[in-house]
Amino acid sequence: MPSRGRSRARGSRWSRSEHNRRSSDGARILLPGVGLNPYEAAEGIASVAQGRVDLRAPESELLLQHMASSGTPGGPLPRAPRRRRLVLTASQKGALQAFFQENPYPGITAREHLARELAISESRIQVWVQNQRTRQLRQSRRLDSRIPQGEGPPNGKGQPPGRVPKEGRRKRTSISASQTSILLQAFEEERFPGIGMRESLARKTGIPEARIQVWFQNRRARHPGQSPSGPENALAANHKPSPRGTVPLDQSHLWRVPRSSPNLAPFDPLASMQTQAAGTPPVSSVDVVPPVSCGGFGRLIPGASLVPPTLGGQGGNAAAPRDLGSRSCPGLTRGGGLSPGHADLGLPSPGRCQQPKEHPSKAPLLLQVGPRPPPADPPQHWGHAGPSGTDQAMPRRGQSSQAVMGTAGSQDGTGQQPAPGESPAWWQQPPPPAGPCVPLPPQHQLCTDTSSFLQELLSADEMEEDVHPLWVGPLREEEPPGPLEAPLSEDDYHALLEMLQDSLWPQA
DNA sequence: GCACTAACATAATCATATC
DNA sequence: GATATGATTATGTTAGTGC
Repeated sequence: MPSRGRSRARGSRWSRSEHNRRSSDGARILLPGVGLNPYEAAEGIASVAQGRVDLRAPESELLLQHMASSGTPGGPLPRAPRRRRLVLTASQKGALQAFFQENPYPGITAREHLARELAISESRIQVWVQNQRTRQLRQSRRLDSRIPQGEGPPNGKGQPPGRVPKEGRRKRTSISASQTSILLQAFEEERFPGIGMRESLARKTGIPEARIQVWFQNRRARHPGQSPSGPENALAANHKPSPRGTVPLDQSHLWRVPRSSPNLAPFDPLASMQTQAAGTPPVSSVDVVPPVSCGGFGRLIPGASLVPPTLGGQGGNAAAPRDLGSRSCPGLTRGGGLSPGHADLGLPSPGRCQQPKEHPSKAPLLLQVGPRPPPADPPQHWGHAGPSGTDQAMPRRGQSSQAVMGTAGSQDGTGQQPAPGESPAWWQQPPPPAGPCVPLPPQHQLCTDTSSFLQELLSADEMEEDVHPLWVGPLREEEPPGPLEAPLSEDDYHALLEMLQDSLWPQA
């Protein structure tokens, strides 16, 4: 039993009830008719404008209401909005499973490495790994309860219970006094900030959203209860400026701090995945595997689950199996493309892309669609990593991962690469025999080197004018975003959507 | 409706910067 | 060494997704 584990009685969490209460006790500043506080409204609108919001989502109605200034009465949100749930593709899950099997306690370097490769933000990797450990521990306890003389942990790595390997933590984030002041003000206003508020604070402070989340967690833990005397007094009472925090961070470089200690032997999670490529089960999906070596690539937008409308409905998963190793098979179909409101595709930031040759693993951006025969010889351990013996690695019926994956390039050009002569990793494996890929009109064939198809779209004059201002500047989760841009009006947004759709699917 | 699981919460603890 | 605080852990809950 892990030494740090503790058991809490179910329902003993006062904070949850507090959390639930706070939404209706007037503590939140609600815009008239819209259950969003100013942070959330502003962020939400910006998200809509940037295509980061799925307008099919219930919460989007609030935003649209606000954008339209309808004034329709709406109740407060029951609680702070969460980050949009990430929908992992089967291949991403497979890679994560392999990664986890290799090391259930990955350090920051390994997490960031995998984050780049899978185009998932590092914080999501961290959450996934945490959840995965929970699942495995839970299952191992179930097994132990059946088999009293149980054996070791199911991960097969023999992690001694209670001894957590420290593989290299994230470099401690230095938060300046001014940043702390902003956070404290926000904390006084809202102890449980939703994703919108956190991202807004990230913009204001230049601190990555995930760090802000941790800051709030620590703050709540160490400063329970509210100051009775209001934010200003509370600020004075609570805020003891950090002795080191006198120099504000250079926000433009904050996220570029070295990711790990240089003397840490980099764990290469990819090596653990070498066998995964062949074993990637066929799934129904279309992936963009944009291995663009681009500092600004992997522009991960939190919450962008990138679930497009399914062409032909649920049964229409005419299987677009793919694997992470695929770098070929051009094409794009509607079913595998964007859905309105899912426009984030990991746009390379203009002018920041590196030469592809600098990053051998970053092959050209490719889209693949169409079925592919399942691997002839899947690795033995494939698919058994599911902690509950479920289908972690195998797609469920009709499970269209439908994701648009971007492989982010190394931000600093130092991304670890497999040594020459290593056995081919999944990203190096030759493309499978050409499957029945769906041909696309030339303008939609996106297998150009460092270009994404959005880049192509955005090269159009009108797109340049209308869209470019919305996405210039990094917006990755771990990257402090710039100031909140002016939102689009609803009409403008819909016009933009139509433009995108027309560009992608003119025949529709 | 249910199972699964990402997101998020806490408490506890570790790690690190500063004095 | 003391202190403050960021990072990580186990554990439990909430809520979105898919069957």
